[in-house]
Amino acid sequence: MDNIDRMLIGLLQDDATRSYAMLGKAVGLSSGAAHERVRKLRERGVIRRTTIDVDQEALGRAVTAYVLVDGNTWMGDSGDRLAAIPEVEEAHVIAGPASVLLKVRTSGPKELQDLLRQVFQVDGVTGTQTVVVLQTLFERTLK
Amino acid sequence: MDNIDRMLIGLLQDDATRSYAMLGKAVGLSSGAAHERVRKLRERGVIRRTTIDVDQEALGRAVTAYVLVDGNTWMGDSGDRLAAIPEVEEAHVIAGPASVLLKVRTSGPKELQDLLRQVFQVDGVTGTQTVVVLQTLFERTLK
DNA sequence: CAGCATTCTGTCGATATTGTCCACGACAAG
DNA sequence: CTTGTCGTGGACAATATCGACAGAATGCTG
Repeated sequence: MDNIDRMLIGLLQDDATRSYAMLGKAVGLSSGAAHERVRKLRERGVIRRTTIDVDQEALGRAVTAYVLVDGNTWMGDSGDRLAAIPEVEEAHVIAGPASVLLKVRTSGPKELQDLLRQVFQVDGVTGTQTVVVLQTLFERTLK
Repeated sequence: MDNIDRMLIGLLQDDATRSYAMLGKAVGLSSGAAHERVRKLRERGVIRRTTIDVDQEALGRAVTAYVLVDGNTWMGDSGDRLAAIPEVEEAHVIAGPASVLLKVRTSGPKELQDLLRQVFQVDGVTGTQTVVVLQTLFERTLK
């Protein structure tokens, strides 16, 4: 995990369609060596996968919200139940004003309400507090 | 934006290294037609870019936190100032208990404190409330 | 510390796969 | 009929992928 690996990761985060020849030139290695390093980064799980960044609004996901979930029991094991709700993008166990924090995306307020109804059906949930996003300033990948 | 486009997006979200030949077979089109559809999805901005999903902990980003930022002025224009802080992954203007919500990742508690100090230097910021993530249940891309 | 084996990391070139482009046909709408 | 959209299939260039080999780093042993 040296500096060259970090450069490669940065370059691929910007644009994963870059050729190994370009990557190699950018970091001062041959195409083969760059390929080998990236292969190992994948193998080690540092690079989880190659994916695309999609404009959610273009897919009809107009409303983004964060939901603070209160529970009367340990909720670290409710991951599967929450993952079963397709609109939930992230779920974290938190230290603070609630037990779990969700990031959700729905097509509208009505669907957000439906989603909250589903959250309440998860065992142990006693309440929710929803923070609606008015405008996203940016969402990016860290270098 | 028909069903085939949505299938293509789903397939590429799972694994953007798939060949156009495979994509075409999966949706019942030729390789050329699949290529053309994906090209147009990029052109229209539905697909923003091709990128890699990186294990942040492997890069030394051990602490994830959400920061609620209070301000005494309209903060919709502070995006650039917040984007200048490299540890800030997302910034949203919200309706609710604060003005702005940040998602941040740092290597440790000390660096989180340094980050909060930087947030306070942004014009109009009057206070922050930080929610630390104890465990991430999942972070995924929506279909 | 020298000598030696082992492992890791790199270069280079061959080859198969893939992306990319173009000419053409089918089809629906005006 | 004309026009525009969307598909097919094939040709070509670019690229990924793999193997053989060389050098540096590492670690063990006497």
